[in-house]
Amino acid sequence: MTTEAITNADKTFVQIRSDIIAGRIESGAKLSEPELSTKYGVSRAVIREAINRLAACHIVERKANVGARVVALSPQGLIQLYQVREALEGMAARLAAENMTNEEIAQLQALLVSHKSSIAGSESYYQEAGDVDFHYRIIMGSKNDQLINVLFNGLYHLVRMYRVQLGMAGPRVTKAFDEHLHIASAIANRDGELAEMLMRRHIHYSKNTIESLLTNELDD
Amino acid sequence: MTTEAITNADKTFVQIRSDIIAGRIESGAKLSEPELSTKYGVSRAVIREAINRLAACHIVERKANVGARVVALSPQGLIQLYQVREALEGMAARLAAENMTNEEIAQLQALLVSHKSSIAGSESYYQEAGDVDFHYRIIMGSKNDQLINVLFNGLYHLVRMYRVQLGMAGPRVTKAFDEHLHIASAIANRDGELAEMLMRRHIHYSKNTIESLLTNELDD
DNA sequence: TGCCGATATATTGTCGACAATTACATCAAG
DNA sequence: CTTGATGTAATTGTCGACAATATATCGGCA
Repeated sequence: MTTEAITNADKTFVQIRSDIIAGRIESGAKLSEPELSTKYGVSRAVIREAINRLAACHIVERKANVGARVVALSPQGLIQLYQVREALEGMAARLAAENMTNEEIAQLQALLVSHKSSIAGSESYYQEAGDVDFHYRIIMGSKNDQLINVLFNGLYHLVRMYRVQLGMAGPRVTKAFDEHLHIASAIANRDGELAEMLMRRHIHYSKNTIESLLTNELDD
Repeated sequence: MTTEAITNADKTFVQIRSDIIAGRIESGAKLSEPELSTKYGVSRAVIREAINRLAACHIVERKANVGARVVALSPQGLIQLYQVREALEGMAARLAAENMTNEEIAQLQALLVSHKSSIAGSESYYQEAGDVDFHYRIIMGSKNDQLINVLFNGLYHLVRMYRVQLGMAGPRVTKAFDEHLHIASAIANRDGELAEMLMRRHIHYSKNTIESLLTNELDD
């Protein structure tokens, strides 16, 4: 998915997005165009273009004649994100069971085999790349362009931002892996209904885990 | 919802979007910045800003150093849109049953009463404004910001564009109205599960109607 | 005649400056 | 001391010009 940034605005967009997701630009902060212009060493037009794309991803919000602010993170906002993911990725799993080619399914299962060995070794690998890779392939396998656009150009970076900044790096490793296995199996059997249900539960469990993490955190 | 356009780029964005949806700028056409600049009587910077927002809505697609084109309409694309709507608005109906206030529910039912009389009189009213208004209230009633954003800033204008240009103005009037009644009733009973199922079927029926319309059209 | 490369043209990307609007600070009145 | 108005400063919106890239045209060569 290496969306290579051709133009200057592209690079700046990716850079600012990365800074926001990592928390180097904190949630709720104002994005001053002159300031960013000097900071990243590009013109204001480039900054504006980048901010526009960030707004398109719902990572920042713009108000006319006022400026752009990074979206405010709230536990409730993360819950809402996961609700939408549940509906959308559930559908993606069902469509993937119907539309993926046999070859793509074989590759999906091969991916899981490689994850299994990764888990046995250093567990850290699986968390980030592996998880998104699995979900990525299923979403692409749905062959529904609208769905793909909404999830990748919209929700996924927001999810990452929440997870990084609210500090929920990696629970549920082996359990999540088992769930991945079952989903892939349902897809291989072309059982869309089951695939959807399993995917919805998979994300629902993640949501519950996060919810309990958040409430525990509030108790501290 | 009347997002009044304050800045110049806002107005131009709304204007171009309207021209695209109505088909005055035809699907697949290239959006030349100098050309639009003279056509709408504004600077190129304003046009670029407008095009960026159109891209954010997925109404146009931009390629670096090449330009923007209006998305190509395909029957299959419309089907994909309705699939996503089914998942998303189904969820919205469930959340609305949980989260709408009693007052909002009363207003929703009042809206349907007024629609009933409108149908008896001139049927034309119901098609556009009435339908979107009903769905609009339910989506807002979900109280899920992510969902609201995706549907309104993303999918709804695309749906309108498809419906206008593929010429499916108004079938299913009275039947759709009955379905609306049942959905509202389920929401009033706080039965989220039923509301979701009814909404999904409601949109699914619309999709099927459109599908058969399209295939018949191909047979001509 | 058909294909390939070089030039020319047009379009997009980027820049700095100006205009319009908003936010802030200062000061006066209650 | 709080509140309101006013003027200044800073930020965003808009513009026209220049640079970089892609497309089209034309000529040369197999």
